[in-house]
Amino acid sequence: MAAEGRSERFLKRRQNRIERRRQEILAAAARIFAEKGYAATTTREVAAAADLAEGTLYNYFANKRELLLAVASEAEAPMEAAAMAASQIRDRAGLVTVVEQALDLPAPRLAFMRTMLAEAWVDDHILEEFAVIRLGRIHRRLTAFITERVADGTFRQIDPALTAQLVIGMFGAVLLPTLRGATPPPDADQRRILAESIVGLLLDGILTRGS
Amino acid sequence: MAAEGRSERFLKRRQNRIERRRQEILAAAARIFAEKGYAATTTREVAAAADLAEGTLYNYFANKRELLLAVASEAEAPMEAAAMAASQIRDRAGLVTVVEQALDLPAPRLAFMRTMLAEAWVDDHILEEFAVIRLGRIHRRLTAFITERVADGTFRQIDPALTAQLVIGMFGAVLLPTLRGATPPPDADQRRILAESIVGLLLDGILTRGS
Amino acid sequence: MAAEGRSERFLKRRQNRIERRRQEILAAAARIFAEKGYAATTTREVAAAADLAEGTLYNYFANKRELLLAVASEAEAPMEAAAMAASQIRDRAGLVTVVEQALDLPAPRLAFMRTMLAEAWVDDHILEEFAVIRLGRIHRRLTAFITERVADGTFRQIDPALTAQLVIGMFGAVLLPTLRGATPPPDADQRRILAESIVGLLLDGILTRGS
Amino acid sequence: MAAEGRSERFLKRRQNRIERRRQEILAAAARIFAEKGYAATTTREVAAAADLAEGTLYNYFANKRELLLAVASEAEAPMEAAAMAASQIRDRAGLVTVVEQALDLPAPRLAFMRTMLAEAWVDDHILEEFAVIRLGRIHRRLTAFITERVADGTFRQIDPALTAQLVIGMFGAVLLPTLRGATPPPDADQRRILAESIVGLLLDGILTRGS
DNA sequence: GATGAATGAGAATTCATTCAT
DNA sequence: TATGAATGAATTCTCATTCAT
Repeated sequence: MAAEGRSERFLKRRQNRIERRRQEILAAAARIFAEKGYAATTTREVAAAADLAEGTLYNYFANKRELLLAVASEAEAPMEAAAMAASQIRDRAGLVTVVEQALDLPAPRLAFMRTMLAEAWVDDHILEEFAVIRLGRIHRRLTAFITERVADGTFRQIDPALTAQLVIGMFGAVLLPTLRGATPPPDADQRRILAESIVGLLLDGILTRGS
Repeated sequence: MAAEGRSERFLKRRQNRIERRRQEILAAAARIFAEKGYAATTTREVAAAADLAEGTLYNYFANKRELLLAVASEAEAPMEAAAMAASQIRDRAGLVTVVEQALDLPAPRLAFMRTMLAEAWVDDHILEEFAVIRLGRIHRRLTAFITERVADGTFRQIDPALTAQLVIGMFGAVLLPTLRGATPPPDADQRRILAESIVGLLLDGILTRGS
Repeated sequence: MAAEGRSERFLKRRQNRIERRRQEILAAAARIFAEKGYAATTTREVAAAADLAEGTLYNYFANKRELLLAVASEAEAPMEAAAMAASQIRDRAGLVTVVEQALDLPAPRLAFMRTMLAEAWVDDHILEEFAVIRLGRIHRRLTAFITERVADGTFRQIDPALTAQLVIGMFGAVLLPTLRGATPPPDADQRRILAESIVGLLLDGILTRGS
Repeated sequence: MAAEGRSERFLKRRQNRIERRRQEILAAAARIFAEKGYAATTTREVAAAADLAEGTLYNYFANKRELLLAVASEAEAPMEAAAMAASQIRDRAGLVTVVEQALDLPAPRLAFMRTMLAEAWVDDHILEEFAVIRLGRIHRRLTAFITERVADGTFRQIDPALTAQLVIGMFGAVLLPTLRGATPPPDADQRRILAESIVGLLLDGILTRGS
């Protein structure tokens, strides 16, 4: 029984080591895929970045494509949590806070998301599996939220689905440069300013009141 | 001199023939690049699609990358013409018309744009040389337009550059699925509805007036 | 028309060159496959033996397996012509001559046959496609021949199919060492001696007459 | 001494265990080598078939090739025992019985023989070390037997060595399909029929007596 | 002895590019 | 100019073998 206990511990330790290794590989792969794109990345580069022999990759992933899929499935949609929280909001300040949070990209996931978006642009399966499903979830949340507000008279009579789509587009315009790696992620101050501008534009429009 | 005239004509005809061929190759390349991505496309496929021998490609383009750059440089941003026209607008109907035009994607150029965007996501040179320049032009136009309107009191005191960015994001949300090839381009009716919604949201916001 | 004539000639010449090349590759492949077996042979070796770059192989054969199949399909079964001729024979001398011919292995085809037999031993498709079909043809011929002779009283009441099988086995015992490359092909004298022994054994058995 | 006795017993038990394991591995290896050929078999497959970790194989065999050699050396030629018994025969019935026994392939050894033959076809060392030696032993026995019979007048004046070779060929024709795995081993009835046919053909030939 | 992750040389195959015709 | 066979470096993936546990 002591022996069993020991071998169990060994097994668990090994499992942990393997899982850690897997994550290292995924992180390395995401970084390089994000930089050069999936097709232009060689397994040799990934292995080197993960500090592994080439062959070792294949102990963890059946082939290059599986590696891509694993990377894609690790990418969490931004704004997701925020979209969840949205339905709780009533007042303007609460809305600003939620938008602000939605703009806080999880830094270590940037490469994963950049990879996923690049491939979704070209690979129907990844588009379906990840972009459509995840963005779809967010879109439905937003639409529901807007529909409620229209019902309770807070919002004008607008098309909720289209409005939700346009809102997502605004986020995109703000986040895309960061995802692309062109600009650093906005810091807390910038996020607040952006959030207030977005909320302002969204709620009030750009016309001078009374015009 | 007659002989010279003739050979000039011959030269010009040849030039035309060559130019036409070049365009055919570009169109074929754009189509395939758009479908599978640049890196995953083989010169053989491009040659086949352009109905050429592989070697012949190299009479028109020095190498595969030049072909990509040529494709990217032929990609016209949508909204470009529209942004140019923006400064002429005063009334709401005019704005709707301009937005409507901006949503009219030049169908034969779809593949060029899709390719350009895909590679700009991954290729710094293309990002700088093509995407940034084009979007930058649009962004500056929009910013200038908004600045004027703020100055003349039509628009509220908003940040013109950020607002321009958010507006571009709205267009993105609407046009991206089509660019990606996921949805067919909106027809005239859909464009009008979209334009009115966008303009409405943009000018009036979503809050019930007086709330 | 002169131009057409010329380009036709060019085309034909090119076709010839290609066909010749193909044959060279097949010969080289057969030689090496025969020596080391299909699975143990590398495409690099085949290319080197055919004096080609590795990639060039793939202009002629889609992959290594196609190369094997092509080699196998070039292998003619020995004894095939002889088996065809067998039905014409009546007298003993004629039979000896036919057996003699059947023992005359087409030297340049040795490597092809050795390859084919090795793979048929392990590869069901090749076994079916080549060994079973070809040997089957020979076996049926022999069976038919023996059946006739039994019918006309020349041969005893024996099982024609089994006898045909045993006859093929005798040929095998004589030819296999050569096919394997262990012994040089029998020369004309040896063939005659072998043929007479085989025919003698076959017709008369080994018992002293009257015993 | 008691302690020594005990450790001796332990040692012997361990030896037995190891030897048993070795045999299991050989059987598994033979099975897979026979199916797909040596070169196309991976050590991983062998390990899996023997229900072992890959690395454990190397505690029993220095490398893959040693495994093959061990498999080959375990291949018993059929007919071997029968050939030994041959010299005891005098009457026809005895001969039939011996031939019958020679046709009784040792089923669990089929894979070993199939592997050995396949590799002997391609591997000179295996051909020499195993096939030639085994078949040579049989061939010498048969030749000696025939020589005696010729000497005592039972058999006609025939070439004993060549006749022995042809007889081996007959066995080959009958046994090869089974070795290849194309047909199930002949059952007892079939063996008797085959044996009688072979002996009949061999002793009496196929000619009608007196023709 | 047993395990199986790690290794890296080497295999098949692809593909941008060249060049003789 | 047009062709497409030839090239060979580069790529993905496999697998015999080793070795720390």
